[in-house]
Amino acid sequence: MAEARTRTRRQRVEQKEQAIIAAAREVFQEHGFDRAKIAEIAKLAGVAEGTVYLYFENKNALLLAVAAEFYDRLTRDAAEGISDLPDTMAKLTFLARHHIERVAAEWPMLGMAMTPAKVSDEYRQTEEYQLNRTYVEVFDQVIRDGVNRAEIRADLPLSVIRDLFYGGLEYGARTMRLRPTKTDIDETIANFMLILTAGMFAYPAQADASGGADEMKAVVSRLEKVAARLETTTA
Amino acid sequence: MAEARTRTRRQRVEQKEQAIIAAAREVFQEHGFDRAKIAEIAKLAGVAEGTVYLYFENKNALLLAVAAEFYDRLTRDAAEGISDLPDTMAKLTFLARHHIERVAAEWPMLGMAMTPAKVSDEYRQTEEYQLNRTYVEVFDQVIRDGVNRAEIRADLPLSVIRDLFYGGLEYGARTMRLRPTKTDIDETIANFMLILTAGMFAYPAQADASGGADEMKAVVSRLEKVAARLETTTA
DNA sequence: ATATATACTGAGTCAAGATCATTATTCCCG
DNA sequence: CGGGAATAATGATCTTGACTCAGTATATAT
Repeated sequence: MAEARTRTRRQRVEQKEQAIIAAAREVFQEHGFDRAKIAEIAKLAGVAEGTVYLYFENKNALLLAVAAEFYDRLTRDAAEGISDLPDTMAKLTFLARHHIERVAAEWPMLGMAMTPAKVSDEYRQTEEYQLNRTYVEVFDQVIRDGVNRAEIRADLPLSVIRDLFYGGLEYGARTMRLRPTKTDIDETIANFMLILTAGMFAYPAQADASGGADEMKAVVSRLEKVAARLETTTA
Repeated sequence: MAEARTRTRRQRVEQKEQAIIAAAREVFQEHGFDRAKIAEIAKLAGVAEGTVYLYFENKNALLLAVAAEFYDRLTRDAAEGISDLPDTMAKLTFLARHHIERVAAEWPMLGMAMTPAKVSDEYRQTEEYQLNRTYVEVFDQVIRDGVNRAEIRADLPLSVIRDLFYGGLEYGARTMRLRPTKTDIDETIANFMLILTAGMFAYPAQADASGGADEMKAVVSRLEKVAARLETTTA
C-alpha cells in the first residue's frame, strides 16, 4: 500500500522531470543554449521557474540531461545497427552514416554541451565524458575486432583512428549543414571511407586489381559534372 | 601639420584599441569567453567599461577581434612555412604540425568564436567564415597542387579531404590536451599522415600496372583545368 | 581664447540565472 | 476523518554582468 503510493508519487515526480527535459530539449533546439530561457522552459513544462531548480542544479545540468537522453539513444542505435553486419568496412560505413545523420540533426544544440572546455583529469570526471566514452566504445570495439580479423592495420593507435573518424565526420556534417546546395550524403560517406581505407595519395597502392578502371570512371564522372556546371554558369 | 596631428590622434586611438584587444586576449585566455568579464578587460586595458563599447560593439565583436589577430598570424605562418617544402607530403605534414600546435594552444579560447552556430548563407557572411576561409585556402592550394602533380588522387572532393584533415586534427589536439601522459606529437602526426596517405585498412597494396596511367593523367589534367576555370568564374 | 568636436567615464538600466521564504499538496497515523 | 509532518511548488526577490547614456574631460580649429 505504502509501496504503491510511493511508487505513484515517484512516478509523478519522474513524469515532471521528463516534462522539464522535454521542454528543455524543445527550447534548446529552437533557440540554442545561450538564448534559451529557463522561464520559457518552465512555462512549456507547466511549472514555475523555481521548480526547474528543484530538479536540476542549473541550466548546464539541464542541458546535460537532454544530452544524456540523446547519447543513450545514439549509443543503443549504433550498437544495434552494426550487430548483423559482416565485416569492418560495412560496420564503419554504418557508423559513419549513423553519426553524421544524428549529429547533423542535433549538434547545433549539443555541441556546446559536449565540447570539453575543461582540462585533463577534471574532464574525465564529468558526465559528458562518460556519455561520450560509452558511445565511442562501440566504434573502438569495431576497430579492435577489425585488427583481430586482420582487416585493420595493427600498427595504428586506436585514438588516432578514432579522432580522424569522428573529427572528420563532425566537420563533414558541418559542411553539409552549411552548403546551400544539398550534398549527397552517400557520396560524401563513400569518399570519406575511401580516404580512410585506401588513403588520399595517388601512390601505387591506390589502384585496385582492375587496373584503375573504377578510379577512371570516378574521374570522368567528376569531369562531366564540372564541365556541365561550367556550361550553365558561364552561359 | 593637420596631417601629422590627425595621425598622432589616430595612432593614440589605435594604440588604445590594441590595448583593449590585448587585455581581452589575456582575460579570455584565463577564464574562457563566458566567464570573462568586460569589467576585468577594461581594468586591465586601463580604460572605463564604457570605453570598451566605443571600440567594440559587444563582447562577441571583441572576441572576434582577438580571433582575427590570431588567424592572421596563423595564416601567414602557414603560407610561409610551406613555401620552401618540396612535395605535398612535406607540406601537409608541416601544416598538420603547425595547426595542431597553434590550435592546442588557443582553441579553448577561440573554439567558441569559430564554431559556426548559424546556418548556411547567414554564416557565409560572417567575418569568422572569411577568416577561416582565408586560412584554409592555404591548405586547399596544397591539395590542388598535389592533384596537378599527380601526388593526390583526383577523384576526391576537396571538401572531404579538408574536413577529414582539420576535423581529425582538431580532435587529435583535444586528445593530446586531455591525455594525462603527454603523447608524442611527432608520432601522432606520423600516424595521422599514414592513415591519410595509405589508409588504415590492412588490404594488400595492389600496385597499379601502369596500364592506363597516362590516360588517367591526361583526364585529370583536363579536369583540373576545367575546375580551375570554374572556380575563377564563380568566385 | 573660445567654440566645437571628439573621446571618455561610471553610475544606472535591464535581462536572465539562481535563491528562498512562503504557500500548497501529499502522506501518515491516532 | 483530521491534524500535523514531510514533501513539493511557487514566484517575488536577489545577483550578476552585459550594455547604455547623460554628463564630463580633452583635443582641435579658428
